[in-house]
Amino acid sequence: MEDKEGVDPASEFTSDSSWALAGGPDSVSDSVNYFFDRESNILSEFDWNLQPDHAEQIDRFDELDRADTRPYLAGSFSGSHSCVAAAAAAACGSGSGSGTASGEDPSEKYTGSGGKLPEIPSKARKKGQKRIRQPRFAFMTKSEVEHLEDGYRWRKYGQKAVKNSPFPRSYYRCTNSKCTVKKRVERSSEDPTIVITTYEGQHCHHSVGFPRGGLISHETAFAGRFTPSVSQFYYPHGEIPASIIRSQQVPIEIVESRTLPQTTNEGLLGDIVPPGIRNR
DNA sequence: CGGCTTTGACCTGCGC
DNA sequence: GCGCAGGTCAAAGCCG
Repeated sequence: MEDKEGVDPASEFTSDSSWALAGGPDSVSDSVNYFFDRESNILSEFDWNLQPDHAEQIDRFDELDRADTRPYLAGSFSGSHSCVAAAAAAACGSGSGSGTASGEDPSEKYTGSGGKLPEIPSKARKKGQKRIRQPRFAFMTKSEVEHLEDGYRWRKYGQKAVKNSPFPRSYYRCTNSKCTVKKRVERSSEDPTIVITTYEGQHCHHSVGFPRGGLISHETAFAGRFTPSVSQFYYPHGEIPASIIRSQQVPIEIVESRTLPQTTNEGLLGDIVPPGIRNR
């Protein structure tokens, strides 16, 4: 209840919420355009460079939407944290409001099963008011630990058992009082080594830096960076072929975590930074 | 003591 | 309308 008052500078992206599928089931190209035009913000937010010529491979977004599955795009994490897939979603919005929902497209169904409008406390929200989800951005990471370091501080506010999955889903919220970003973390029921992280919203502040690796800039806060050498396909939950997973040996530098506490990565894993980026 | 996690209850939307 | 499942709240407890 503490993050509701924040004014999100990115609220201009509000119009279409949820997954980057605003184009709707019948407009694959639109989805792609949407992805690269509007989502560039959230992508850049995480410093993910998607090349337009790879956009064609994102066609499956469309199917995923219809299948009510979360789209994932193969990413480029490697090392102990091998991001195997990721997805982009619409940009931020403390949108709330009703007007912005005009777009109300199929993607809206992702608001699906329950959940409250993030920025509008249930008590304050008018009854019957359509809830609009914040844009979400998900990726799958092959990791031993669930909570991956991304440069921001998170507070866990809930945990829920997920149907058909032995692993619970954890809910986190950015500790910055003005930031409404949330994220969900869960393990794939089909491959327990895969952690599915879903970001919702866009940070309105700079990262605080990796607690174990020194301060980092906002631009490098999120290590994930797509490179042309990495296959970029979307996969619904748990559908990532093992071959794809194994192939994610992209050149991501692993920063020694020797001096870092062992809590997060059990002392085994290093922080992942994009090539060329070191601790500063 | 403040910040965080845990956890049961509650709320909400969706499908049948 | 009802039941289910996801999402959130908030009190209680833990920890540094």
